[in-house]
Amino acid sequence: MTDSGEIHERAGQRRYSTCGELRPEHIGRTVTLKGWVNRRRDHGGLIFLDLRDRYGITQVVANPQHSPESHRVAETVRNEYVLSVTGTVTARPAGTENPAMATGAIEVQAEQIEVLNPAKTPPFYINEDTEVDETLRLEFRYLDLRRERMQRNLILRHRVVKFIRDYLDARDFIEIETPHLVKSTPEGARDYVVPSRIHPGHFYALPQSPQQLKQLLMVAGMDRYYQIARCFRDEDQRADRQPEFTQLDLEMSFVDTEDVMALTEGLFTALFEKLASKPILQKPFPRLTYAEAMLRYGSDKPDLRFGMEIGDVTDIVAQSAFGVFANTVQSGGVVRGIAVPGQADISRSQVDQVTEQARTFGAKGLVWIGLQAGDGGELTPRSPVAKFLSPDEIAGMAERLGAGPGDLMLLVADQAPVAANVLGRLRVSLGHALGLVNTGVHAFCWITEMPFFEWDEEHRRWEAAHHPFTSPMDEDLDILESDPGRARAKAYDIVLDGYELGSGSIRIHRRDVQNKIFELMGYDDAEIERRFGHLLRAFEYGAPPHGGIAPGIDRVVMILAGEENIREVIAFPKNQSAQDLMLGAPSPIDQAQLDELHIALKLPKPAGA
RNA sequence: GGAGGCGUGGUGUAGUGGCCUAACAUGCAGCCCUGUCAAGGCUGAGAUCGCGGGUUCGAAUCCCGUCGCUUCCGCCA
Repeated sequence: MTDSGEIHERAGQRRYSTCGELRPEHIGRTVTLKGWVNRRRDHGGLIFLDLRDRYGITQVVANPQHSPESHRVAETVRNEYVLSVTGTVTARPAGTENPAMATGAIEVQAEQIEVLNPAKTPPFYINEDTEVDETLRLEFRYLDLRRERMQRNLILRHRVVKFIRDYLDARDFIEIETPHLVKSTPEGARDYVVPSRIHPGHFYALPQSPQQLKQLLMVAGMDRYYQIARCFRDEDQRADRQPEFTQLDLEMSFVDTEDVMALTEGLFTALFEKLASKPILQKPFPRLTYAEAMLRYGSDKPDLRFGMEIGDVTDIVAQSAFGVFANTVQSGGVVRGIAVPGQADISRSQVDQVTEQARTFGAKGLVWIGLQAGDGGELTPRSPVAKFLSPDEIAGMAERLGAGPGDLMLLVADQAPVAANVLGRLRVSLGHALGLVNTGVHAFCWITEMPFFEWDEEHRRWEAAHHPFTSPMDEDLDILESDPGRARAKAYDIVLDGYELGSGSIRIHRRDVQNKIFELMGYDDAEIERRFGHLLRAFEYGAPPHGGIAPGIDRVVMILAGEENIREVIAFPKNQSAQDLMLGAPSPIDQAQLDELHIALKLPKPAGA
């Protein structure tokens, strides 16, 4: 911005310099800087002021001999005062340059300092990157956002979104806004609802995603649509989940899975090569079927930045003298395990900890076997159950899991989904605890052939695993009814560093097929018409085959920023109780407002009443 | 709904039954200081240890309850 020596000029604004742009080529110029006092160093005579804005920090010198008036003002200013400083850009005296600062070769000799606004002492440090209680940060978010870390994150977020827009624009996508006041769809997440004043007793819902609307845009012939879409879900929070969040929602006509995946992969590859500080581990992105991911990683969002893959040893121990293994296999279960490198000599208390962890993940127990190198090079097992296992069984398991001398084997015997889940979580937990995760790279992967249905134990029925508009795989059409648990969908998830970035699918575009799916899910005709009539009707008027995906923008930016919490990349996030601590939302509304909306409150009794 | 962690001057921490009349750093206020950049020096103010109850001769510390924040599980078509 300053390569030409020209000072940045903003349209419609009086000319002044930012605190990040002055360089030696500007020496001799008279400039005006506007910004916040980052620090003041008062030497009695000289006073140094570090003036800060979004662009950087510039040192201002108030010299009583040069300008007694500005020195007098500089004595009164404090941190976070807003100043307008006019002065001359000068070279710093030899030996006092600061190479750590972008503007460290120069300084501005103040000729006039105007206090545009004084400031109270802030409740936490703005000029230091120290941990501060998040409640306080959120309450004073406008001060928190002044801090360098948050400025960096929000600027990064802007660049990500800008990149995405440019990338998709260059590929014939158009951005279309869809409404925020839409119709409630009770399946899936809970809706945030908005009462209608004009229609007493009727409510809008805020969209959980623009899913149906973007499909209707395909019917409308928009061909390629995207939106940086705000989505709302009234569910409990996590470090990577907020009640309102932003998705890159996109949809394409006349495509199959490969087209959507290629577009998405191209976008993320280009985006990360432009904006990430770490390389992508594998290009093209590895693909795993859902079944394979569950088997090898015990998760549908595997972190491929480290190994420690799960191995299945069911066949090896099916006839074992160790009853837990043999009985589990007998009753249709599996025995699977992971090898933990270098942990053969794990302490008893550590084993107890890991076992307890496994229990919280749903395991009945955890078998551990430390493999110590014997004198003759053979493996000596160290385990409370070693006496029940034959040397062949132990050697076989070690080979299957890739465990060698010095390693620890952890084994779970249970039904396959439980064993996968427990080991998948142990893998992640231990991988991080033992520093096995290569945090110097980003690892993308695709999960394909997702299951079509999921059994909903609570409602005793089959639910769409992705959403009910997803197309089944052609080869599984005939088992949809006979064996719904085995049917697969034309759905794919994109996964990054162990986070699910987004899900996509090829949609159903024919009314008869969509109807069939709703019927399989247990809806009768009246209910189908009431809930989805608009979509089904649209399908009768020439709906093209179409599909898309919706990666989470917040998660992408979070990972790019190296943050572990989504709140760090959202300007005004909610806390875990879904409150905005700065605005004080949600809040009660007056009786007059309630009356106008025809709403009577039925509040829970206060505790203890 | 459930489980864990945390809660001590403005901020970040230490203190885990008596040495606490609560420490350290930073910030804040005042004074000194003309080349600092986390400036430096001196002085000072600032905490009913989240709240309530209990155990004890004695509680920041132990117990019970409660509130707040947070992480995870459930939940998130």
